Amino acid sequence: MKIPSLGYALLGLLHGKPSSGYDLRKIFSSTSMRTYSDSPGAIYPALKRLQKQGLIVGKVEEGSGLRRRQIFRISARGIAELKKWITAPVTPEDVAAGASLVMLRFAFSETVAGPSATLALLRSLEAALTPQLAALRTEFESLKKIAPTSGRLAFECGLRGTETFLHWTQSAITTYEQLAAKRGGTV
Amino acid sequence: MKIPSLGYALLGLLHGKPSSGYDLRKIFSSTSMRTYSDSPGAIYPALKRLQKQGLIVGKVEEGSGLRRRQIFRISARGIAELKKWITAPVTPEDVAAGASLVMLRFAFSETVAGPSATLALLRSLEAALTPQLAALRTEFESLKKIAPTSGRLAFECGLRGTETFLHWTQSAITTYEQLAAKRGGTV
DNA sequence: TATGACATGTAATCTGTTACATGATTAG
DNA sequence: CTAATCATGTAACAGATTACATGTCATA
Repeated sequence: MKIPSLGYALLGLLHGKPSSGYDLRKIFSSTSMRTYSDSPGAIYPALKRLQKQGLIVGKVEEGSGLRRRQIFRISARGIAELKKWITAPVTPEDVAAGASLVMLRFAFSETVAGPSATLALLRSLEAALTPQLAALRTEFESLKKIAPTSGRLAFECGLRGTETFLHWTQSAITTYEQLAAKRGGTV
Repeated sequence: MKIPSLGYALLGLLHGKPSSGYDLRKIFSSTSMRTYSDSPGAIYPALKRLQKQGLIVGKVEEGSGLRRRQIFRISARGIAELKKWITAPVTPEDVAAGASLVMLRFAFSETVAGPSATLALLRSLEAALTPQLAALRTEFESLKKIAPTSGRLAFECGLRGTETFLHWTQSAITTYEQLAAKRGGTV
């Protein structure tokens, strides 16, 4: 069972709230999830695929007149698939591909898999990010001598972005550890 | 004439140095340009398309035995197309789509279009990035109250990344302004 | 002489983009 | 009544992924 990133985005949103295709399109076009296409040609076929895979269930609303409006909700299998995706360890490939997919997993992790799974995800991310950053620094050292100014600066941009990402990860870990301590303390 | 991002990456690399498909694949797989696929199923068809569009020219090497090895070099039209792409103003959509495409343009800008075009690109980037960051901050303020911890932190990650990107842009502008002053001073 | 790196390509499949099409409901 | 918005979809096309296929050259 292979699911493209749009599929996971839809599953995560439907886990939060059952919605129609139109609702989901509005979320993509109006919020910071603009990275995902809001075109009907992407979303409706994607929903159809997820339904065929048994990960979501659609039900046509009947109450409000003749207006056909189909509300989708996530199924038990869909939740299981989503949880599996979120709790998988973060690989070097994941971080090399950029932050966005990992952040999508993280954004859903607390409500789908709970705070302890979220903390595990963050620790896995830190473990993947640390050697990546070291490798980038090494590559930068050897590049510094030969590349033109713009090439060197472009690399530095990626380097700074990765540093920021790692710092964010560490501060998020601290946040979740404090939350865990508080929960532990009140038991 | 529409060219996908892989096409521009290939054009930029060929502008730097005439290369075979295999050479280009090695660059993608071994350097920090891993974001682009190194699969033959992507690169060879892309090269064929660029050649059909008259943007690159391929010539089969004859010197070294029977080993067929085709070297591609960029054509005058290809250089014009590349320059047009690099020097176009940075739109809000460009920055919303993420840093990678803009950075690809920047990485090639100095050798393809010269230092003054590079500085113009950076200023255009700063102009697009500044309102985008303000919009993200506004959205964050309204999100802070309602979202769960993980959703809030995920948004904050994007925010910090954009801040870092803007800071980098400003420091790069300074670098190029100093270069320009030095060149101007020695004339 | 067999293995692995060099070098190029094709075919099936999947997904997303673009553009179009349909019809219901609401506001002016 | 008509225009805009709500709501859903389809069809043609482009591009990437994956897997396969082919053959050369160097070296152990």
